[in-house]
Amino acid sequence: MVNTARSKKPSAPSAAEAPAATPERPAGNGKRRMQMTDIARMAGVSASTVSRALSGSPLIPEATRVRITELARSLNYRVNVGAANLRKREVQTIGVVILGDSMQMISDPFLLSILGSVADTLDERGMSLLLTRLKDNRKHVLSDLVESGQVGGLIVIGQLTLHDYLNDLTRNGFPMVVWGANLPDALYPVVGGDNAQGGYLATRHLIEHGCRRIAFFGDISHPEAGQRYQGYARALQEAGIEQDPRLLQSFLFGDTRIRQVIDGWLDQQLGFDAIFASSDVTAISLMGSLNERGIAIPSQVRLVGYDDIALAEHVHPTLSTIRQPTAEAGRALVDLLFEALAGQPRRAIVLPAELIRRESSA
Amino acid sequence: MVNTARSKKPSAPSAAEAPAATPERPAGNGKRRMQMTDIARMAGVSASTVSRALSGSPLIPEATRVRITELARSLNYRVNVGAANLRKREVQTIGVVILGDSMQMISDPFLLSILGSVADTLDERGMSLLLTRLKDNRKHVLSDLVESGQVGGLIVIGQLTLHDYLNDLTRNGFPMVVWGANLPDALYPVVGGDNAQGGYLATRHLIEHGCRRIAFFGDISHPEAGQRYQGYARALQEAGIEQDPRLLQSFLFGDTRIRQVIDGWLDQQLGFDAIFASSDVTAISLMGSLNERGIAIPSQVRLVGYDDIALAEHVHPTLSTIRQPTAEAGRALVDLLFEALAGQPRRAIVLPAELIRRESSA
DNA sequence: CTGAAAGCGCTAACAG
DNA sequence: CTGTTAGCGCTTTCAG
Repeated sequence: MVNTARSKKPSAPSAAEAPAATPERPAGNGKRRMQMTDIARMAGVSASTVSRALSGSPLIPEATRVRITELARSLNYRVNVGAANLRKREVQTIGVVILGDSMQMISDPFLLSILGSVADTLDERGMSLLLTRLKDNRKHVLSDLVESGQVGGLIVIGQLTLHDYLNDLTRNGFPMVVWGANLPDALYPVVGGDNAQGGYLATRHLIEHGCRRIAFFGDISHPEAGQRYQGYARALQEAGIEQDPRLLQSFLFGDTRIRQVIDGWLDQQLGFDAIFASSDVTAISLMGSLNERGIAIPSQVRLVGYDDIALAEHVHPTLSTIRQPTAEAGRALVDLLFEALAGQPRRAIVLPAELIRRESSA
Repeated sequence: MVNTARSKKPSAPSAAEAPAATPERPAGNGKRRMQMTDIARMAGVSASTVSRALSGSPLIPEATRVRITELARSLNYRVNVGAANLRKREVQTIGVVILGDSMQMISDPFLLSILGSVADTLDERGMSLLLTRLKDNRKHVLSDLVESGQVGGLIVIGQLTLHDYLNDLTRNGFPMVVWGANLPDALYPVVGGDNAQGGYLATRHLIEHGCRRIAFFGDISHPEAGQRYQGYARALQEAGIEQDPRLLQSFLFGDTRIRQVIDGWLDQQLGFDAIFASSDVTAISLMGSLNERGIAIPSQVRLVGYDDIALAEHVHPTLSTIRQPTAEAGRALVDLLFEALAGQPRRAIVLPAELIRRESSA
């Protein structure tokens, strides 16, 4: 598709530019890409020596190593990682697969934080990141990426309905780690927040502020939200508050039916004095709907979100939420994947949930 | 680093699982990864035939092609793309580089939309996406990615201070396309929104609603914001409104000095009746600060953002903004990159800006 | 310490 | 239509 032997681009006749200095490439570059034998010839050594020098082999004396390294970088030469990998039978690339929840790629800034954190961690360890979005029914893409040798392992973000499939893959020694809920029967390495604890903290916090009728917004068929709901339920139970099934709302960010819920509140059909939303975007969306109908936060309805996205402290009122440590998340995911690749036994990491108290629940 | 010859993972002794069906991998897989010669032997043909069959060569009769294809997929075999690429001297991977503006990877959902759109487009064309975040001074990473043969070309998101460097690269035939402002002296192919038009539309819209003192929030040292500012200035000029330099504020999303500006408004030190913010996250952040001080939107201050992120229509009041067509953006970026790779002359694509009228400016 | 030689897994001439 | 052969650019024994 994309030819590696770079064709010299005919400069657009429109822009008459002074040819200026060419800092990144030696002048007179023509057809073929520089390769190791070229460096070898110019340095008067064999390709083996160049290879060893560039990879910092202790066999090569300091002086030669420096000389060759300098030469290489002055010519802007880099080892062809594809060829090197083929020979070494390894890959420097990890695949990150984002399960396409539904609409656009990622509607939630929180996922982006995780992605950024994974990207940084992989970068630190000298690995590359191949990003793939997984649509509904194309789950075979997961094994394709590994079987085709494109990546050495996979970081799967979001487990959704794939839980059983992920278990199957793991039984076959598939190199993978998952961000999501730590389900009791999971066989795959998994990293996730302490959703049950997060749900519990948020709900207890609301109860402590005198709330008795606390609505839960989240799709509990999604494992993470389900665990948050369990924490919610436990907090209610501990406080001796009976659950009202009408207070469980599965509508999420962007769902127009949120309006109907708010209308129900106004009609007194559905009384509630607090909302715990399973994501900050949903919470902010709810804030909009409540504001629109003149329902005051926190005086009439208290609100707690989840994730602590950057925007949470910039809306008004500032949004109380459960923080998930995204920087640690990336590190944990990469750590566990490397453990799996090294054949170490499966492990799960549950990251702590922290309640961030802000105005929306004060 | 990551060995391709997958080690059979010792099953964790903790979880005693029924061995269940192994859908993705044939039973008894052991040491070596399946390769083309294996398929060839099992099919009783040569590797060449397998290669041709799997790549859909017209030389191979339908029957054989089907037989080999079936066999391959029943064994869950995939062609090793690294080896194939080495032989074919091409790459199936495009690098996407996100310039790390400052703090976290991407604080802005808008960039994510672009990334998603690029990912989808590349996927449609059978290419992979290698994601890299570029920190401050490590610009050599750009050429490394290409010179090392990891990617066939680069999509650079955000140009920032790299404009001159990007021009230098382009002079040397570097395969690259940029998302950003279409600067007059740019030599690289570039895709971007019509920032001047967007700034103009937003400002004129505010003027039409009777606003005379319109503040601009954005860092005009950033080329895109700079062009939006020019559109803003033109609209003011056309309306015969004199610019007030105090109304140009470079504070962005998350900057605590935004508060000071609002305080200045309250003190009557700084009078303004509208704000045009160069991103929706900044606008939403401003909304929070204004609300906090009891300044009503839109009655006291009208507000228009930029980008039309998903949240914009879910805040209260709903946020007027300038929409940038992100789905087209991804397609345009990939198109232009492929053109550059094919040696076609440099082209720039400017995507239309559309005013979305919502409550914040009504 | 260094070079020659072999070969990673695949594809593309070139002959049949 | 198919097989044989060579070799993509690199690393690594194995001899010196």
